[in-house]
Amino acid sequence: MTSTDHTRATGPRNTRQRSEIRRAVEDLPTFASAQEIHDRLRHDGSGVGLATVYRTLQAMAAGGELDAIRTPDGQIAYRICSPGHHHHLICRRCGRTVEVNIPSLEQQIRALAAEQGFAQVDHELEFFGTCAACAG
Amino acid sequence: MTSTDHTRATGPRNTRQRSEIRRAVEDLPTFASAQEIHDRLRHDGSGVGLATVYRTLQAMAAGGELDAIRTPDGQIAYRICSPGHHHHLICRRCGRTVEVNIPSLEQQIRALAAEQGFAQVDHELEFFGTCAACAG
DNA sequence: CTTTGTGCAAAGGCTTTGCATGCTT
DNA sequence: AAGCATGCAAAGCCTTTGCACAAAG
Repeated sequence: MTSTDHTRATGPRNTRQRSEIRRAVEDLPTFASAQEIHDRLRHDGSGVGLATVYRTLQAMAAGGELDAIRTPDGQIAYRICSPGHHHHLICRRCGRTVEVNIPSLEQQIRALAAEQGFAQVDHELEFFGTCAACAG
Repeated sequence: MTSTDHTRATGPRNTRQRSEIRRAVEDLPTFASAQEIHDRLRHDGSGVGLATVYRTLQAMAAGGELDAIRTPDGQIAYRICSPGHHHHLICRRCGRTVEVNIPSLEQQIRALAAEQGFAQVDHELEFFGTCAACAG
């Protein structure tokens, strides 16, 4: 090669849409679906397209910037979370979310996997309930 | 009321389709989606309709006759399981399934719910991995 | 200038539903 | 005879994809 080096990993480009989506996600009070996030953006005057929201959220989740969960009715919901592995306790009514760590579970899973001869065991565990405020 | 008593709960009717679906489900080697079960039935000569399969599986799951899980890609899969609460360790490749009990988890969930003031906390936990046979 | 991101609309996949007909009870 | 179950096709929903255009590096 002669002059320019095109081999470096550059990461995603900084577009207006990406910034807007990131900000929207940072402002999220609870887990929200791509469509809900899109609605918020539109409501706030952004002209970002739905497909872009889907693509960007997907990319951010893949990059670990975002947590993605599957709600009981099958939608994917996103939210910014603390780093590291954890689970969520989510209020079905208001969406209030508590992050939960269950170290003993992780241990048991490793034991279980070994015992059964399974490898690359993924687990996804979320809790859905009704919080005190909403039950009251 | 004068003569006939129509207040008794009678349960679902005994139709040919329902029997066929039940038998198909009993023969399932692994969790299978409504469409897969429908395919099997058609393949075995049954003319049962897809909508009926969906409706029947849904009803059976609601009635506790069947376990329903949501696969990582969002489909619903059904299978006959042992009674009582348990989870599954499922091979992504071949579908081999191991039933798993994690009593300590159930305890922790109760504790967690109490501690956070949440009620009616549901949890759904399934494990997806690669079994020894498929990894080999 | 090259490459990636965006928008729009169309397509896709799974699931549900409306309605007329058939079968159970 | 009365009412739930079935079939078919259409509709629904969420999500992904194709393609032309705009923007970033």
